[in-house]
Amino acid sequence: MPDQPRVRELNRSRYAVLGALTLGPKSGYDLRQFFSRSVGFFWSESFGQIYPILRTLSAEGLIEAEPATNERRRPYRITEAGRAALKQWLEQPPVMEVGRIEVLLKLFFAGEASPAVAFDHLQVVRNEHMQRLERYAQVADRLDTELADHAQVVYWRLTLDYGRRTSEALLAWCDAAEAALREATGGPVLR
Amino acid sequence: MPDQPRVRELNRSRYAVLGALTLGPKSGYDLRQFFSRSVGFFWSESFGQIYPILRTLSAEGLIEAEPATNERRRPYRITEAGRAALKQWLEQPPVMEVGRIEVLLKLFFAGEASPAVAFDHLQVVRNEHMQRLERYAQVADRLDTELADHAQVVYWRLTLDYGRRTSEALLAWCDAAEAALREATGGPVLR
DNA sequence: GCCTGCATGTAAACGGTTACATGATTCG
DNA sequence: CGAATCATGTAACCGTTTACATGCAGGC
Repeated sequence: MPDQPRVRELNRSRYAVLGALTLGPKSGYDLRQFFSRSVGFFWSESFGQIYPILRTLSAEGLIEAEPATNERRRPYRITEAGRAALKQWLEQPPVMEVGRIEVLLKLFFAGEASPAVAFDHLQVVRNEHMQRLERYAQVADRLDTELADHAQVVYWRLTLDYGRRTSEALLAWCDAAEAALREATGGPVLR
Repeated sequence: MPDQPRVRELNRSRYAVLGALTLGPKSGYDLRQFFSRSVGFFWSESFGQIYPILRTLSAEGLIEAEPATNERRRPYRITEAGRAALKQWLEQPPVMEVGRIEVLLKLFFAGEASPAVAFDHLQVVRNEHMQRLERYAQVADRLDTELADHAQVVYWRLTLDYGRRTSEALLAWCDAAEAALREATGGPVLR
């Protein structure tokens, strides 16, 4: 039996890069900005990943360097083979991993600390999601105006809505959680 | 300036183990079960982490091996120093990292695949969260009955509610997303 | 006595971030 | 000219999962 052909093939970062390049040629720097700006709320990549990936994808013929420009950035463009590889990955069912949520770990054991600690942590969550909702609103604006005619905008709105709905649900959760804690610890906490 | 004292100190797995041991002595095997059963929906640890951590925590005096029993499991108990270390960690503000959500990455670029792919992925999400809601309901039952008198139950309910609310929000999102896709791709998709 | 499952443990591989190195360009 | 910033790139480190190794207990 010859060499058991690795079943793995996770490498999601490779496909994240390929996907980003379907929106037009990008340099490593451009990619970093794309990941921190456009899809930052559900995906991120660091330089330490991006540049090596660009090199290997290029070696595999899935992307290729743009003809030299006089700019400092050196952009890559996705090839037909790259599009095919991306498409094949997109078609695989998504892996639904359970993320680690540090704040829940701290709340689960919050009885070991003083009661005010739980309230503080809830406040952090509230602030975080209020900020996220602000950003989502800004992005929604752009989707409705300058990007409204783009063929893929339906999908982008969809991912944005995922973020919006979870943040709203978690703000409601903060309210309920604080109420429950006030109930349990007796009266509002003064600090 | 002498030797810049490492600011890091993440090591959340250590504190997850310490926290678990506040609920009573546990062996490595017990811990694994605790992580996959009780807090599995927001935290997990593998054997590869647990056993080395038990060794180092023990060496640091934060936990200690239980006096020998004739059982096969070798449980550890948290020490006072361990409780203090845990408390100190619990009091630090939680790190609100943005998790990577693979299914959103696939949906964001779903325009590169055929339209039916997005519907399939949404179905996976729906199934996942329906299952989670079932599990949450079971756990809620136990919290209201056999565990109802435990001092920390208020915190446990709180974390459970986090899961329940997000799953409900995401089921609603699935509905909305499918409606939007039917709209955009014209009529329901038959497959 | 042998097989299956329980329980502990370790090594290797992996994916990712962080920190650092380097040069080029722009601006005061 | 010097400083700050842009852009590419690499090396080290870290946390985590996976796979494997080992031994013991209980049941056929």
